[in-house]
Amino acid sequence: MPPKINNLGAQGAAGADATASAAGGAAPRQEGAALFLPLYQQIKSLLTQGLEAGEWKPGEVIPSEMELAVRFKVSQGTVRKAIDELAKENLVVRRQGKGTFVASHNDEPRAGFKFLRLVSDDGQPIGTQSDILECKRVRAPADIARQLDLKAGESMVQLRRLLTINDRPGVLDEIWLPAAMFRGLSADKLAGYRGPLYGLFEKEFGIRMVRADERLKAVAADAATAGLLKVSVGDPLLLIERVAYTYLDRPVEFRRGWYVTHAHHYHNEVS
Amino acid sequence: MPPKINNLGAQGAAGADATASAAGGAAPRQEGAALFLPLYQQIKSLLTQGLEAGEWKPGEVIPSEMELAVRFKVSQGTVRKAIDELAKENLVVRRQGKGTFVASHNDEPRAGFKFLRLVSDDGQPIGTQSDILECKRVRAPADIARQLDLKAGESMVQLRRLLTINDRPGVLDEIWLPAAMFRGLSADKLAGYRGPLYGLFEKEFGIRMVRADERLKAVAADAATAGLLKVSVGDPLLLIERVAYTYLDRPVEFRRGWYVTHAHHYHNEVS
DNA sequence: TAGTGGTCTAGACCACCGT
DNA sequence: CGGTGGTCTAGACCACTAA
Repeated sequence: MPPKINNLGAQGAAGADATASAAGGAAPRQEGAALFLPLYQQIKSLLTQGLEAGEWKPGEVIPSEMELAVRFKVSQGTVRKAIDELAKENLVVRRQGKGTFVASHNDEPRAGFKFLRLVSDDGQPIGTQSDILECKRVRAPADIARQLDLKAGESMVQLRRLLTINDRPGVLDEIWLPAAMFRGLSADKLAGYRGPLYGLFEKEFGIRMVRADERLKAVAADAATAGLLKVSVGDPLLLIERVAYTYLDRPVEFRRGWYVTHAHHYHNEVS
Repeated sequence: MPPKINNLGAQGAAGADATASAAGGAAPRQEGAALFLPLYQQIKSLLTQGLEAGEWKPGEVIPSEMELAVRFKVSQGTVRKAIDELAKENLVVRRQGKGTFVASHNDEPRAGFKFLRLVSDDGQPIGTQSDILECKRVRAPADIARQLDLKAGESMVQLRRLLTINDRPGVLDEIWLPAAMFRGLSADKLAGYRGPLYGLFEKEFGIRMVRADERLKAVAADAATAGLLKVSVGDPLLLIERVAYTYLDRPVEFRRGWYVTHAHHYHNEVS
């Protein structure tokens, strides 16, 4: 009898033997190195790979907990714990009585701009409008390439965009994307598109932004920026640099934005 | 036979009958209004009340999952789920083999300043030093009173503090606290205290900060602030207003801080 | 060795959703 | 009505910690 291996195979489907420990108590941890992962973490990882591979697309249902339990040969509770974590990370949305759906930047009727933490000082909702100023191919600057795991000089698409908030200039964004992943991205495609860019990236390029790291500073407006944002040169602006990640923690976008914070602020909850 | 009530009593101890549904499947939801809460949410709420009442103090162990299960007359799994949530909210810290402990701003050896999201641009750790400039009694301004659920004019303690980061002025803070909750807070007590203020609040006043809301803006330095922070008048500063909460979402501190972001930035992860 | 949290299972009933 | 996620239980074994 071959030794029982706890770790699941890369495929959850038939074919390969994906049997997992099973039988009563918890799975025994593997002897040697730190090859061990709890079963539910392995399931979570397999599901994430499925999302990344496009097995289920944003807005679609994934199989029910029971189906997945059968496929992966574990109990429903274990699948449940895996999905719980995916739901907490906003990769997936649960809807009682209907199923579990792949999260999307498009589905929620209003919403959109889920990564935009800008709030009106008086608490009123903000109305946004996005205008693309420029869309061109460039070679990756060294610092940006490094943060996106690219080689300096690789081909990228650079956008410049003005966000208008409640009919006044609010944010000037410079956005870098790897050209290889965004073939066909052009000013035409961007023009006349409504809603958040991340919704377009999802629909047109199959790339879903899942998470982002942001670095905030206060800076003085230079002449060019001041002109576009209709503020005075030297006025304080909130500078936000963002690296956005898809599934599997792959960085795919660098963004540098200048925010006017006269009547708005960046909101954050810390704990 | 009296109707079985699902909701737990306010006391988990003996005396009052704290029996919960039990018996096989899930608890039946209550008829009438929206009086229903899942059992584990009720347990979570009872535990939070215990924390707030000081039944277990920061750094101490809380009873084991089995003990709590017996006390509340539910299964260990239900207690577990309640504690899971408390752990995710950093109210409590689990340590395998030892027990579950009340989170504290003091315990972790180094750490401290857990709410300070300031990071050096080059990624190096920052060394901080806190100097109290002023400590006086004031009447609550209307806007601050409103955010702390106080009446305007109530007695408060106001601190002014300079945070030095890597031997250069980094942050100027103005802090307001309800005098009623911080009796005896004086410049003397603050002088010579090392470590984060929230550690002192915890130790001296039994008030643990659990969560905070922050609002960020970019502003220009005025003369007084510029002088203390050793920057030029008009230089851009990151302004952060914070409302900090204890257990049960009770707001207890208002803070307004001006941050120098020449060599540092505010870091945030958004998802 | 005993006690604690960590993982896993199996099976139950519930509330919600669509047909 | 059947299917889906949501809650709850009971009991098992595991890994870690301290006496």
